[in-house]
Amino acid sequence: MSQERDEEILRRQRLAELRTKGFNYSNEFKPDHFAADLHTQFDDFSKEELDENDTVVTVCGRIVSRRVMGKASFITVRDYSGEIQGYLRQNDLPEDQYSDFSSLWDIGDVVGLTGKLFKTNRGELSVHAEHISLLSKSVHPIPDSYFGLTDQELRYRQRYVDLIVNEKSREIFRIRAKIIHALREFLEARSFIEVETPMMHVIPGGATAKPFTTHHESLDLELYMRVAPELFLKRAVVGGLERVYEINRNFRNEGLSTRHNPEFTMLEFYQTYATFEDLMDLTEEMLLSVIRTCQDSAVIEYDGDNIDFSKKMARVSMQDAVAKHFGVDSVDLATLEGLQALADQHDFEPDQGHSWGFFLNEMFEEYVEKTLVQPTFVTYYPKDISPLARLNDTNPEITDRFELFVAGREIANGFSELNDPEDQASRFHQQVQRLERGDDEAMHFDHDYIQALEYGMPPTAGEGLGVDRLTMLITGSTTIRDVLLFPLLKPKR
RNA sequence: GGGUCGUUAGCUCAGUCGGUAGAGCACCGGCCUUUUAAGCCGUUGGUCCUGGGUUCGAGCCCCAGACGACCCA
Repeated sequence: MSQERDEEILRRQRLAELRTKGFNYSNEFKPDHFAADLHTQFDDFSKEELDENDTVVTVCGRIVSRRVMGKASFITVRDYSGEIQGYLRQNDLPEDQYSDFSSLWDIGDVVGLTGKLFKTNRGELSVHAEHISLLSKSVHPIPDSYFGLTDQELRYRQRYVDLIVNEKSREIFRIRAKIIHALREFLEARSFIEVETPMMHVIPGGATAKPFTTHHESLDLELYMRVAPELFLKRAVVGGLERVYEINRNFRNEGLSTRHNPEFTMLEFYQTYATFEDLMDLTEEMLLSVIRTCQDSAVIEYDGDNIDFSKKMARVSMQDAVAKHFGVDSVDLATLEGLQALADQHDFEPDQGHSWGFFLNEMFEEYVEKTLVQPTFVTYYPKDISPLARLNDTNPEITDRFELFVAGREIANGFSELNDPEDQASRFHQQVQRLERGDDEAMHFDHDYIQALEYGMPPTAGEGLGVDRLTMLITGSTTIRDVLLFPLLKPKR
């Protein structure tokens, strides 16, 4: 019999005995203070002041550690806000409560205690318990509080244990919530309204990505989990919701990596009478504002780099970025032949279609992307890889589009929207040709979307921003799994 | 998909040349009524990821697999 079983059996026996004494996972207990509030309110009081004050409080939380000294004990109780120490003294507790505590309660149990605030000889604010209650029992031992839980796999598979043990994990999810809240505040302040659009699509669209499929039983209908909300948000814009945004999940049927989870959270927003350049300005402001709500400095330390969000961010066309990287004249890269010559010099072979746009993009992704550590807007994406973006007025091979790169990673993607229904229809046709050639990431033809554009969409710019990747940056996480509460893992066999 | 590394007590980790499986913490018992990773004393606890193989003998060597981490595509 292993110790794990032994300890679990012991705890189950204790639970059984507690039940015979009337314990029933009561739902009646009400705390009147959070731990952190007690510290802010009373940490500055002296031992004597507290003794005179006679402040009685009730707190609840999980016992995370215990120091037993015979007929008196200290316990550390942790709630949502922080930790507070409880002092349990046999003489000061009602009949049996202390013996129940010392023989039937365990580290990990959820308890409530009422008592007077005081300071120990060492100056720690504590609750001198007059009454204690067991509220919920942990029949599993919780991992060592000093060393924590470092086993990555266990941390993700049993996130609840990770959260119980590791303050760093709890902090990441608090920051994540702050980021999302800050994004909403920023957009609401600029008259954007939040909407929700379908997660299940009859026609997948809005991004070049392989969708998940599912099935509606009673309609006997094949459905796709959305890869992006884009086409629905723009239908809303056509309808007159001139500034809309959605923060929600997208689903993409691709592999797992430190940067990819099959479901991930995107912010998408659309603003009429704005251009992609306006959105770059807005993005700079928005990111700075979000970061400032999470930390004082506008500089983020990430993976050994200091990334400054307070400066005007660089803007460079994709063609110029590639040219600059190789130290060649950008004009030489304006043709497929020019790109081919450069690629040949570096033994680079593209694996996608051999049009100028694909070729340029592949060279950019291969060589340049990872070098963009400081925030950089890469602009004027080729038409071929931008089927929903408006063509540039002077060069029909490129679009009025940008992506923002930080720490070598794509954070945001925005463009002036293609609102010409005839142009959009021809772009869809090109996508369908790719589908027919077996590219399962290509888009489908969406007739209803074309019809929506035919009603006239105001000139609009829109953007998508990866909330998980932004959270990774701000929390210094190098893997997306650290910023997702429950990342997808292969089931353990 | 390819490569590298990892998987040993509940947790964090050692484990020499292939020769009976180790530590700290936790747990259990004893002492202890203001402790701070409380302390002191004494115990207990193992599918060494799984399955094969080599060997008199495998945590260690070989093969296959699972899961994870990192790098690459």
